[in-house]
Amino acid sequence: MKTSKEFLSGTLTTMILALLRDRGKMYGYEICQTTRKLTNDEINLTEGAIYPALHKLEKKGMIVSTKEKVNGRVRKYYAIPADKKSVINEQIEMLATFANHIQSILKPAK
Amino acid sequence: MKTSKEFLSGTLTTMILALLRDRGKMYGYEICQTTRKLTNDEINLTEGAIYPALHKLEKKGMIVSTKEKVNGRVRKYYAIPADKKSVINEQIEMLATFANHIQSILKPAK
DNA sequence: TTGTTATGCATAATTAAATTATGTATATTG
DNA sequence: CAATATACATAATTTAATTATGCATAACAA
Repeated sequence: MKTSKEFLSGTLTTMILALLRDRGKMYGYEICQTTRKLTNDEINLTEGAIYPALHKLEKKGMIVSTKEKVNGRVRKYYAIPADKKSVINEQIEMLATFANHIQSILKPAK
Repeated sequence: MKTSKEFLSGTLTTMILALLRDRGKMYGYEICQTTRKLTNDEINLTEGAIYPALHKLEKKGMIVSTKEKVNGRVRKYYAIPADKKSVINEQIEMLATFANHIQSILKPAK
């Protein structure tokens, strides 16, 4: 049985960036939980997907991290640096367009 | 620079099935061209992607092929067998839902 | 007539990206 | 005191796409 997980590939990093854009700063675990809530548990980001994705984005300079100790546990917050905002907005716009294209292909032909 | 190609992964086979559902039968090259037209050249399926995907779908029994000679060239038409239609409809519906989720995540938070 | 573009299929090698399976560690709840 | 939730991380495997070819015919242009 196909799960929505299988459609995730490629869109993951852009969705992370979209969440960070809207919410300012977030940590990995929070991104997973938020995505789950926003999609009624249909998109379930796993740790094996989210953390490597975050590390890769940071290496590319698209996000920056700061560590904070909250309730005895360390959280690693990520945020979008000012100089990347416009590039990231373009990228998000592209994924939105892509999602539109998917929708139009999936709709029964007129 | 990110291209829409990078968002394709995972959605490819379902989009192929959606096109076949609407148009009855299609051949590989035609699927590429049609997708290009439907998306204003933004989604450009390559042969390296489409043919392995079609072969895999056929091996799984999701589509069946018939060869026809048209204008001196052989075309391999693919179609959805009757007993797979409902499964495929479900799968298409799931991708549509997924695309909706993407859209809602990409939209700036309320 | 001959080179280029379009049509049409196919596959091998490489790269990219996710899944699955772990591992560590602390806090909370039963 | 055990189980669950929080929070990060990575290694091994699998999956799937990209890139690069290859073959072959038709149509068109120079």
